[in-house]
Amino acid sequence: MLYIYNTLSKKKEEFIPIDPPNVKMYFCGPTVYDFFHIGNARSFVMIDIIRRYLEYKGYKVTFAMNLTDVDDKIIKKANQENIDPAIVAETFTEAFMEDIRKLKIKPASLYPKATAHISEIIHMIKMLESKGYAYNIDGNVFYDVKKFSNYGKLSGKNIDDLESGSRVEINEEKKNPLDFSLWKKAKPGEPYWESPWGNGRPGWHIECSAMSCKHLGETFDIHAGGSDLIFPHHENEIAQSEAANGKHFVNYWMHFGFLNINNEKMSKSLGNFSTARDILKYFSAESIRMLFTQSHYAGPLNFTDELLNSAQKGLEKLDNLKTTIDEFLKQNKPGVTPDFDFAGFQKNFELSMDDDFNTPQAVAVIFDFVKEVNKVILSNQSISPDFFIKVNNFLICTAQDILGIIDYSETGLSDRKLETDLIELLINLRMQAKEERNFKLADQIRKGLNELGIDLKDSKEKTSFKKVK
RNA sequence: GGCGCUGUAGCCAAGUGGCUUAAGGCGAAGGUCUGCAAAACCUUUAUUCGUCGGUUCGAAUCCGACCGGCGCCUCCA
Repeated sequence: MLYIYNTLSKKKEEFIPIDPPNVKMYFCGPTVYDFFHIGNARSFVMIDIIRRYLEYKGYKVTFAMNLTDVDDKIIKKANQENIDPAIVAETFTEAFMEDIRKLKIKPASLYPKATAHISEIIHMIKMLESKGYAYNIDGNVFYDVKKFSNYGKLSGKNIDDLESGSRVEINEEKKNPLDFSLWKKAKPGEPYWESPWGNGRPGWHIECSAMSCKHLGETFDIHAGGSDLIFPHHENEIAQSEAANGKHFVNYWMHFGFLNINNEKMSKSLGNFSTARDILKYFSAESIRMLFTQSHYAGPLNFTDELLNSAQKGLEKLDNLKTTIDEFLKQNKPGVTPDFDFAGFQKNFELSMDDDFNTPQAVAVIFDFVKEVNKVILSNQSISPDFFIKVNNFLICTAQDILGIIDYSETGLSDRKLETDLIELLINLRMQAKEERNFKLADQIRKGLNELGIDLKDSKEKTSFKKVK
């Protein structure tokens, strides 16, 4: 049984899909006005792992991740650079796609864009208007939060507390400072669409309500996003969708903790960010994913290079085992099949993931597994290929297909014939030198290869090599 | 002011009443192996879970107070 912490109930709840085996899931994606930073990457990666695990469990997941492609920030950027806002959106949508691909994030089922759903958005606003939840002031349409009695149920806030807070902007036009824009009247030079209220564009919150309804239905299973979206964005989505459709909106709300720098939230406005694309220049996607996987998705994670290094270092254990196994499989020698509790490890991995996607614990299971396998290899003279295939299968299933912290599918050096042959030639020469006890030459070859990024490893009968970063 | 999260070894981080007199990763120390390395393996590295009280046969885990860190309430993953 899978348990998920639900922000709405503030409890871990058993996950029961509305229409098994189908699962409908929505994630509030980026506003495409800039490259995304490593903090954004954390939630993209974590929702990816959650999605992969649900698929592993046999669910058919429809995963929608929206792209906000019309918005104040995009317009601002376009004005600064004196280009069309649509070009800004297009450029950074492409950059987004490229970066998530590099992070080995599985593509979502669909990436709905706000600008492609203007008619659905207008339709929903009209419904809200006809039901008395919206009011129009001179082409600006607002949501009347006082009309929605459950306002605040997700964030645990109540309207009166919010009103007395000094930070809520006072806008003379609105009935209540908390009322938010559904439709924004176009200012000169801004992109606009025609609507019953005049030319304008959608507010930020309404797009998610309209698009999730269109693609996932009026009520769906999982809605996720960063913790900073709980209020007001997700609260407003609930208000819009439930008022318009008259139905319960979402069953499980999931929220991701922040990535901090020096214990402070990484954000564009604070300027304390590194883009994912920059970090990918120095670290592999696997290392980055490993770092994220090693802490729970809901908690904070203080980001440092040192931690990334330690994640990368940890992965070497998995890489080394892979190299060892490849060697054995290449030899294809018969041997005994040792007793090994594969099912037990699989079970523990699942139990960890079933407990609100406890990835740190799941990774611990993988490391325990690797340690046990290494022991078996050390204490047996000959082992059957069958055993190694099972080891590989476990790692491919858990570490690769679910967590994405290793990638066995990558074509490594061993697939490049000429290089491999040359390296093996050098290895043979070195073997000869070693036999003649010419260690000076042997070390010279090893050192030289190492400088080219090839690490040698001697064992009793032979020398193996692997490419390092 | 309101709401919420958080404090576990040198660093990161699970565990949230007995199966844990606290997983896993990094780092550090010693050992086995090796021509030397590397890798792997073994051993060591928190009698203790922010502090002080309380509940309980039993608490890191529940309750209370206090101290510290962070977030949201304004765009933000």
